Amino acid sequence: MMTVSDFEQRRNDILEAVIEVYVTTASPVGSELISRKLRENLSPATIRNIMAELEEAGFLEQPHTSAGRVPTDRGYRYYITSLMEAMRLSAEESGRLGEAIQVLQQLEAEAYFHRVSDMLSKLSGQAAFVIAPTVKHTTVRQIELVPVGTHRLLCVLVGQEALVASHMVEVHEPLNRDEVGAVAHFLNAELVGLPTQEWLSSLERRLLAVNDSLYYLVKRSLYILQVVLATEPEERFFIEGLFNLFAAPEARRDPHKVQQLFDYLDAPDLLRELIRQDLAREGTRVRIGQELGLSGVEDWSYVLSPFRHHQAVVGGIGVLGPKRMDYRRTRALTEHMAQLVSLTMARWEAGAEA
Amino acid sequence: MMTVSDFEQRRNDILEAVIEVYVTTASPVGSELISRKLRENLSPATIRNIMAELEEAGFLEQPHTSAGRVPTDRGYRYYITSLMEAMRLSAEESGRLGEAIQVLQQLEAEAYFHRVSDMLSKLSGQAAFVIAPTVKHTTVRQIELVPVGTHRLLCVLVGQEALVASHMVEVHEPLNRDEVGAVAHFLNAELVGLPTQEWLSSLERRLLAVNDSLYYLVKRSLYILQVVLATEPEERFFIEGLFNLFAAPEARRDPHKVQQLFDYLDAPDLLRELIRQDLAREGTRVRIGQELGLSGVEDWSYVLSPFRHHQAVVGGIGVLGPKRMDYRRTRALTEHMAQLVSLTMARWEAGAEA
DNA sequence: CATTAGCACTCATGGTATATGAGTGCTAAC
DNA sequence: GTTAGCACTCATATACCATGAGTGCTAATG
Repeated sequence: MMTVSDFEQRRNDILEAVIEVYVTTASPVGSELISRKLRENLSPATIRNIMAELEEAGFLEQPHTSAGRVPTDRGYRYYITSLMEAMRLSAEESGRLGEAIQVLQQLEAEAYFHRVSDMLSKLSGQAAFVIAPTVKHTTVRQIELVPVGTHRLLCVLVGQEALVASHMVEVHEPLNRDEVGAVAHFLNAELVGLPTQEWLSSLERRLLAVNDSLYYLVKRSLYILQVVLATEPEERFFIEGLFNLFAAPEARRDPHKVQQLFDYLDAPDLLRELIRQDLAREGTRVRIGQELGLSGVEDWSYVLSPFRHHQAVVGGIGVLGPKRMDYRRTRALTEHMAQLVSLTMARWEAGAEA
Repeated sequence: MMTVSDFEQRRNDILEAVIEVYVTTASPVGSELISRKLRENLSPATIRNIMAELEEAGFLEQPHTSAGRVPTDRGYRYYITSLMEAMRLSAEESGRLGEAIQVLQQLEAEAYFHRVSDMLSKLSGQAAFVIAPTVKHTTVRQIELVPVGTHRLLCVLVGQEALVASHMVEVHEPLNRDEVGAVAHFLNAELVGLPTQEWLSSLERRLLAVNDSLYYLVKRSLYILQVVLATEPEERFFIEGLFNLFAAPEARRDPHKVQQLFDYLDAPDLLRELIRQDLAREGTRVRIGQELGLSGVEDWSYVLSPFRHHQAVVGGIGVLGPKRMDYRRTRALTEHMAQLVSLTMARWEAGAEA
């Protein structure tokens, strides 16, 4: 006699087994394989009955009558939210990752995030991305102006953590060395410690006090900052290991699918916007196939973990790959990396030594 | 009666026609197609005779007996060096490119080169790369040190043109603000205008004069520069549009070939080293298939044009794609872009306004 | 004597028919 | 409730053949 929960339990075990096998073989899974894989000594016939139920319930489907079963998006969803238990990385692996990050965090932010996404891409064997904050989200420590030729200035903003932005500004009227020095001094005195969002309004307010003796300085400063802030993006998007996406068997069968994904990645307001929104929610987020809400990329998924600084979410790191991916390992990796990045943020603030 | 040169001429015309057709169709070219394409009213039979000669001579080959002909590496080589006449971009197109560059050259160097290779990649429909100089190859205009936390310094080097390098340096003993200022002042006074290659030896020489009152400064400066110069690469390698390489029919047939190419691109000392060497020679250089000298990438080619500053070659820009590529257009594009980049170098130096 | 029409020949490609077998659902026995 | 047995389905593989694009050779042509 079986209890209801035994019943449930077995359905779950079988769904889990199907998914895990499918993820590695990439071809529909039959009842016999599962029968052998599960140690419960159930005959293929029994498995078939349960698989039929799972299909009824919308967790599995058959490509055609005489084929094995393949998980549906709903199947993956249920697996991920209810079945899949967290995976811990081996002490050995997590040690290696920690050391690698240790080395990387000596770089400045851009190089760091670049290498971090490269690292996650290699670990997961998929494409990996990072959404990172820019100086716009911090208060700036220092502003440097370096004249380059007669009509150009390099403006370097050094923010909190290891964030740096450098932008060229073309000025219509040439500046001599003293003027540049004066502008730089003014900018630092006036703006350091102030959130970048308030910079322009603060300077504009000063500009209204027309008889300010610094009118000229303010005006030039304002122009420079307008250019710099317009050029600097809201956040940086790094993505590495894109060509891993061609390696999946499903991509080989139809390379056009990869192309479509690439098209979405190029546009900043579709996939990236979705990722940005998912960041707002707490915790790791998995988007599977249709859940991306974009037509043409139903065969892809991503796993995304936010990283934090002072509790607040400041960015995210994730893996992008075929829907048929090893979510267990991918989530473990992504979360672990996100945690390491969070640690880096703290370390950067402390300015500590290794 | 035909003269010998008529004879030669016709062979050349046919080789050229075969290559041009093959490049667009990607399938072996038969005699009838050529007969119709050439306006000389030669029958397919005659064409066949000449094609047989061309095969004899090693310029063409047949995949199998009953197929048309395909150019060999030698065929391409002869076509490129002796047959192919230079192509001029249309005034309209070259105008567009000029305007686009105009906009880009307002960026600082890294962003500029990045966008330039992106541009060439889109124009050519292939992958495009840039080898760009770094601050190591210029004299530095200014050196900035910004303390970040207690144990870290951001060191920004602003070189000639729009070259910028910023690197984090971890210092074991904390520096207070005054010390940082002193070091920065010392560095600027001592090193600006001096080629970076001489920096370390110059400082080391000073260090030997032990009773120098600035001993402490020199020592700290030396350490900082050692880290910065070790971190800064000799040159930057940008490559964009890699996924275009999957689009070629030959790549679809065997995606493994693309993988092999990627492997070579990852290693800095094989393909990139070859490109670096090719830069040393004057003028545009084309490497076809086996000429790359690397096994596994016989189906790929690149076209590379150096760009100059004050006559000297300071970098290069190129296109990487399947051996079966439109060399005529690719070379025209690459050379044109190289010229535009050379102009940018001059413009940057002048520091001029748009 | 270069050119070309004619023709037999080759061989990759594509289509059709058939065989195979993995996997299924159902039924009846355990 | 489980499962052995079995008929059934259908994608895939294999064999076979027809097609036709393209060839090289030969002999006729101007």
